[in-house]
Amino acid sequence: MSKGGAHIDCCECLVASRSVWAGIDRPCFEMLGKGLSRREYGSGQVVFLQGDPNAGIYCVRAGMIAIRRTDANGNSALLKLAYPGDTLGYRSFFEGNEHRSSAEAIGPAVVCRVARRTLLAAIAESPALNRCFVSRAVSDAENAYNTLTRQVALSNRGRLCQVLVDLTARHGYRDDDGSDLLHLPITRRDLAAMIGTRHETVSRIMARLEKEGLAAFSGRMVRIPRLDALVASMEAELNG
Amino acid sequence: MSKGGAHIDCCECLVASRSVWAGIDRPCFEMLGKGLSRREYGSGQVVFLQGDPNAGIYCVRAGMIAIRRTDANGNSALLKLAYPGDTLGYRSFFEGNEHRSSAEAIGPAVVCRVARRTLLAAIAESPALNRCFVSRAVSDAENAYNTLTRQVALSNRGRLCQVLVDLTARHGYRDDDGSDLLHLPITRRDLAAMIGTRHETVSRIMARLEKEGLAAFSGRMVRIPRLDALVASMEAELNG
DNA sequence: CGCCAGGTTGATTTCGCTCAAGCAATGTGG
DNA sequence: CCACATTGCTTGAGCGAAATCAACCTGGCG
Repeated sequence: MSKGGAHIDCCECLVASRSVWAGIDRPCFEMLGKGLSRREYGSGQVVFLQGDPNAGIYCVRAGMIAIRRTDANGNSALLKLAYPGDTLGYRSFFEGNEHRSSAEAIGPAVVCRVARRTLLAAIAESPALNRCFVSRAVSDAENAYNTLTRQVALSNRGRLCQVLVDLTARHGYRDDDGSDLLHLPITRRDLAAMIGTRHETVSRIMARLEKEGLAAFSGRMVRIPRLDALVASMEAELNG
Repeated sequence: MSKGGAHIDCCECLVASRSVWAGIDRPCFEMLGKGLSRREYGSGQVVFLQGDPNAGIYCVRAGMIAIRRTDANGNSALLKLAYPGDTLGYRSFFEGNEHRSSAEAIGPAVVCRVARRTLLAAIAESPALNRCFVSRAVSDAENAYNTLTRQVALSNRGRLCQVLVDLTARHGYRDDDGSDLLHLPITRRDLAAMIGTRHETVSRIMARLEKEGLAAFSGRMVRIPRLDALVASMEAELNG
């Protein structure tokens, strides 16, 4: 748990190249480095909580972070999973209010934080940085609308298929026989929270998919014999 | 249907003050004015179609614009309603790809368009403009996530209540007896498309709300005796 | 006048939520 | 090392919500 001391250099951070910071210049990086602190998180540890005041923005360096939103009652939805290079907390930073969602490490993770003041100063000086945030915010909004659309258009079954396909894109690997293998990075409860249903329903849908031969589940391991078949079955839902 | 000729001045446009353009300086406005065209639309006319290449961004001057997304099959979801001052098409502008949704006038409307080249030039010169787009994109993403959360947490009934409350905030007015009156700006089919259900279900939910005394429907007119009761009934859903 | 889009209503079935029980793996305190 | 709690997962029964299919009404409009 090493609080960032004198010098952490974003230039040398591999993930920076695919983060919101990609494309900004060296002096700007120097500046950011001064307000930077880095922390390691254990599984389940909280990076920030919904309702906390914004203390800057966070950049995932390693591991996985779950972004959750909890409503008045305590029902929580898993809005998205953040991976190395992703930036967190920038929305409440720009809107100047408290965090609207919580961030929690799934497994060990490393996250850097750029202090609020530092970032404000850096933005004032670097138009490029501003442009970075525009595209970041735009693609985030795009993402949210995509999720929203499929939430509206698909049944629970279809949504689970979609999530499986997405997870395969990131976590899957090819088996010798040509099927895709996937180690689920999250519990079934969280899968349920992603598609807005109960974990029991997820279980049942999995059983159904298995019966249909579209996927086989064994603990956290998933075998998808033909990914295209899974996609097709999902799209079939749209066409009646 | 007057194509914008020599000079349309954004400075004199009342809606500009509450649009994404608020806070930019005069020279920048001048610049934008050169690439500006204005058009009037009749009810149902299309501003741009999903799949069209991006030709710039649009600013609603008068009327209402529906933003729809249509999936492979033709099922369309109504993502949001845009009002004067709202900016459209900026996402595909910044991501450099085709429009991901369609914009269609609901009733007569006037929309200005800033040509792609002009905007690119203006952005290069004005950091302030960049900042405007950051906050625009951020609040748009925020909005999408809010909608998403309530889509997950609420039943169809709850979602319809929420939409009614939202519409009342914008279109409602107080009756002498203290109840809120609302003229629905959209068809029941579109209401259904907003909450992700069928128009029959909307009809039935309305009947139910009427029976419960929470709202009275007569054609497009809605009378809500006690708005707080409607809100309460919606929130009750979250708590069990 | 007939057509059509928008709306309502009914009958039937499918889906998914709720409550509940049970199982396996893991951890924990005595 | 065992008894016990906890967590993650599965499965069943019952029920309510909503999708689907379909009939029918209404007002506007050619």
